Amino acid sequence: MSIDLKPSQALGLWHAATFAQLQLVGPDLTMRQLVILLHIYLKPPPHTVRGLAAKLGVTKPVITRALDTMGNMGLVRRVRDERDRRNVIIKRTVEGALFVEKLGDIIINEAANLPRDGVMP
Amino acid sequence: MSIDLKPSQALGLWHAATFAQLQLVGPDLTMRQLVILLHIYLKPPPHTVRGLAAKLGVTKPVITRALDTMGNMGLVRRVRDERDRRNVIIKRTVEGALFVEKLGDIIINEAANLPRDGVMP
DNA sequence: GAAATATGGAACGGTTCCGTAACGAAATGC
DNA sequence: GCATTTCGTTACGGAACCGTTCCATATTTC
Repeated sequence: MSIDLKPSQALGLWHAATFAQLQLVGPDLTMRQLVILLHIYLKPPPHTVRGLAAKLGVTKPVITRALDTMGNMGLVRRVRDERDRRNVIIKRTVEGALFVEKLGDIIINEAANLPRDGVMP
Repeated sequence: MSIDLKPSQALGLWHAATFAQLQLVGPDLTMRQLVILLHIYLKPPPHTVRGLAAKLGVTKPVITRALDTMGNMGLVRRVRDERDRRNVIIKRTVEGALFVEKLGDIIINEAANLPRDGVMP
């Protein structure tokens, strides 16, 4: 266990960081896509379409389309698995790593600038 | 200042909590709509369409449509301002307060269950 | 080899969102 | 009183997402 958050702190952080991320990303990244992206960058590889769909509880086309979108943004990359050529391995990119790092910075910064716990006026 | 997060903690929290929220909400609530909802419930009233649009840096139709969607979900309520009948005051609802509280619980819970800081395997 | 199975992707119809532009209603200024 | 401004909403065309279904390719099984 690490972090103990008060309700107003948790929601304040969520509000501030989500808002800051929207300013950076624009409305072009769904919450689902964000979860998929974070999963790819935080969980140990290899990542396949089927695996991601199972882990995240969505259908395969959701993953395929998310990879299309984020691939066009340069955030991820598809590579055929040569061991089993039915599979597609999703690889990280330098641009994607920078992007995720930026998201982390936003969260950290908003957490640091959070007002002390207290009730809302 | 309150909370000091390490990068892997920040991103891990974001991933886990966003994922948990998706399970609860479904893909039917945009990040924008979530920010609007949190603003209404965290910032002091009164809230108007114009005010929200200015604060969040979006156009007025975005607010109108978000209020339609969240109004149908019972999360917010529109009330005409009788002092200036051009205005619409956005009011909170019991259902909305419960919903926001649930989001807060998710974040707090995920923060508490966060693994200690360290590099990913 | 032939049949059954697994994987990722494409196609379809429906829904929602976005931004721009226009609109009606209400208040303000002269 | 009448023009102007302000506020929220609606209309429109375009784009993206969703779930279901179907398909091509590749692998495994017999």
